[in-house]
This record gives sequence, structure tokens and C-alpha cells, in this order.
Amino acid sequence: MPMERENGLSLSQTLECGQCFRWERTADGSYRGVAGGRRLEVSERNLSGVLKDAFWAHYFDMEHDYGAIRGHLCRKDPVLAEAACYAPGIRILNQDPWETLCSFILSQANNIPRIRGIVGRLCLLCGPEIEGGLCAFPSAEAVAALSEADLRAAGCGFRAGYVLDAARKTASGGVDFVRLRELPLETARGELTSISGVGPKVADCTLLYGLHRLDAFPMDVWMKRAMKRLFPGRTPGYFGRYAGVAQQYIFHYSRNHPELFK
DNA sequence: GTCCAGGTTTTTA
DNA sequence: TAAAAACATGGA
Repeated sequence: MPMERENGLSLSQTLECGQCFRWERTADGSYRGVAGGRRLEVSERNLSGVLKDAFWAHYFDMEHDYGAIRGHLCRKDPVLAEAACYAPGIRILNQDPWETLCSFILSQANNIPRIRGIVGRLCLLCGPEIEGGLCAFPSAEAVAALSEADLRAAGCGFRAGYVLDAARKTASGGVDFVRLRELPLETARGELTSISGVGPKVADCTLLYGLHRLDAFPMDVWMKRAMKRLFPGRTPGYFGRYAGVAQQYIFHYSRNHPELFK
């Protein structure tokens, strides 16, 4: 694992901690991916150059001081400090909200390799072509124009109807991400869960990974186990305004220490 | 072959 | 109201 860092950012920790599905590690340890309709190949070697580009600097969340956030979290709780020290180079990406919503709808009762496969096929099916024969993530409008059968053929399974409902509500403005950034967390959550197939967990993933609401705290099976074992009696509120960053440290740490939960 | 996967909805008691 | 079951699919 390359540990050289640009302003505290570790590519491997950030791109392989479960928040995104379109980055691939190459044989030489760099990462190839697509975001915001752009293709990028990035490594610890060319990272500082990449971060001079405003789009990628924002994507990798260079506006936030993660050293300060981590310090704030570590002072709250020693167990959290241990989780944070395991992967201090994690940052919460600024991903496209619609792509995030759609991807995490596909994540339910599914495993990560398969989620990546479905997302990739969806991009090939109706995403705009970009350089190198790659396809960007399709717009909500493009997905809304598909049929449920198209989505099943791409491997969505029973989630096909959910994706379609999300696409229609997003394309029509019924779900408005600009507004969701401003609303109180609970209200924003309520709007997202009005989409069929979106419950509290997918809503919180959308809020944290897509809308950069750093207080959102997705609670999946791993996090339920981790809370019970590592933070008994605590609720997400315990972690404060950067609870979402804490969640990511704890999630990644737990996934990589399954022996803790035997 | 059978088990399981960053859940959610529907059905059942 | 709470606990099961159903929901598709493919990689391990």
C-alpha cells in the first residue's frame, strides 16, 4: 500500500474504502476511473499535479482539513482514534449525487464486485461516451428513458424498479439535490426515503457520499456490528458534526478486522 | 450445488 | 407492532 500522501490524502484508502464503485487499481498501483464525465489515471506520483485541477481538487475534497477533523474525532474516543489511525488518509469524496443515489440503491443485498459490474454495464448501456471508449455515468434522464426490462438485463435484478423510480423522481425534479444540500438532515432523509427502494441506509449514503453531508451516518450490517462491539450504548450523535467521517473510519477498520466480530 | 452480499418492501402472525 | 419472507444475480 503506497502511503505517500498529498495533504493527508491516500488514494488507496480513499478509493477502496467502499464509498465509490468506478475506480480500478491497475497493475502498477495507480487508479483508473471516471467521475463527473472525466476520465483520470492517478497515482501517488502524479497526484500533486492532478490536484492542481479544480475539478479533481474538489472531488478529493481538498477544501477540508482532515488533520483537524481527525484530531477532533480522536479526542472524543480512544477506540475511534484507533480506527482513524488505521486509515488516516481516507477522505469523503465529492461524488455526483444522482450517481451516488443510483449506485447505493444497487448496493442493497449485493456484494461490491457485483455492484461494480452492474454500474459499469449501466454506463455502457446509456452513459455518454468519453475519451478512451469509456462511458460516464448516465444522467437520470437517460436512465428514466429505459424500461425495467432494460435494467434487469443489465443485472439490476429486483432493484430495477427502484432505480427507475429514483431516475424519474430525479429527472422530474421531485427529488432536488440542490435543495437537499440545504435542508435539515432529517428532512433531507425523509425526501430521499420517499423513493421506492430507498430506506435510511441508502438515504444516508447519498447524503454523505453524494451530498457531502458530513454528519450523515450510514448504518449497514457492518456498522451495526461495530457499534455494538466497539461503541456499546452509543448512537451516531455521539460522534458529532463529523459523524460521517467517523463512520467511514469505523466501517473501513471493521471490514478489515473481521476477527473482532467472531 | 449452496451461500451470501454496505437493504427494503411485503407478507404474516 | 414485530418478525419473517421475498426480492435477482453471480462470484466464492
